[in-house]
Amino acid sequence: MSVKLNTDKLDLQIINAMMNDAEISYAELGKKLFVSAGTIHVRIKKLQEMNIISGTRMNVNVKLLGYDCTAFVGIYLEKSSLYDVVAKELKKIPEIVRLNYITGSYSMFLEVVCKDIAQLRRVLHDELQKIKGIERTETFISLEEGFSRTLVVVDPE
Amino acid sequence: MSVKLNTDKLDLQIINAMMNDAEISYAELGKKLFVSAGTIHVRIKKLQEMNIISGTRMNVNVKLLGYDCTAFVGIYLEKSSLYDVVAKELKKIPEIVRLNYITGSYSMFLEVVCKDIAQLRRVLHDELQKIKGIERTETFISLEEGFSRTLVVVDPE
DNA sequence: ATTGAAAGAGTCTCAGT
DNA sequence: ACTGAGACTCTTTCAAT
Repeated sequence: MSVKLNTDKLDLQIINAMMNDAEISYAELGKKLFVSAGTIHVRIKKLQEMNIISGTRMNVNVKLLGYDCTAFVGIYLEKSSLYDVVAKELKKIPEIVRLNYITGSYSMFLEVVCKDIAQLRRVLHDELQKIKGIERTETFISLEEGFSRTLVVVDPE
Repeated sequence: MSVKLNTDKLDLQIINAMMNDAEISYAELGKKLFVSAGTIHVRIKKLQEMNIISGTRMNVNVKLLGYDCTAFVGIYLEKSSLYDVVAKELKKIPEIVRLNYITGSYSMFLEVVCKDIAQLRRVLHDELQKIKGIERTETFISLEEGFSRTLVVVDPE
């Protein structure tokens, strides 16, 4: 069950705004949403206490820092019971920025960010294949990112 | 080529810190990195001008708002030349938060965030299959997110 | 719950080094 | 290029509604 029942339209408007730009001031956001800065403040405090929102992150263009190579990796495990022990090993590899357990052909699915193909090869061959329990992997190199955006959260219909 | 040559160790330390927590004050970050708040400020301004960093986003736990269903979707296109027209249609579907062009079996790869399986079915069946040029799709539903983290950017070795 | 104003904290600018 | 201090803006608190 969700805590959605305790959030109203104003909360969702604040969330959608701050999800895309957390630098907007309470005064400016309040003006947009026709309430005072104080109201924005108490709502944000409430949403933080409900763990719906938590901190902010700076957007970084890692491409400009030389990280030009994103790949997705599907993992076949020898046994499903090896999930946790393999996940623990994968977490040690800094180039892996995300791990999901999924349905379908693969047991696990990774997102990997590297500087170049050479580094990706090192991660796949030297690091991944070394982990006990991984049967084989399938790699999809991202040629280009079409788009990436935040979800727009809406009320239940 | 990257603009990496114009960034030093201090820049990277600032980036790594603010990528994870953009709310830290310049004074506090300066203390950690043994420089003044003013220096943090000019470095951040420089990084913004270089387009390496750009704005901040609030972290939102969309699960608590009822968005409990993440899926990855591989797309087979009838012809590769249909990339752009199909991408344009996909961008109109708000549940699709990310699109990548990739190597391998699929032409495109999507990340979709929905409230439940019923909404995912609607997106896949009613929206996706309706788009001209999509031959077929393959869906991987995320059962659980193992982890998700920001990349740690480092100097060239 | 929301407001408006005062107190506190952070950002931004700039002259000096 | 970095620092420290002053000006400015934003967050936070709170009494009143």
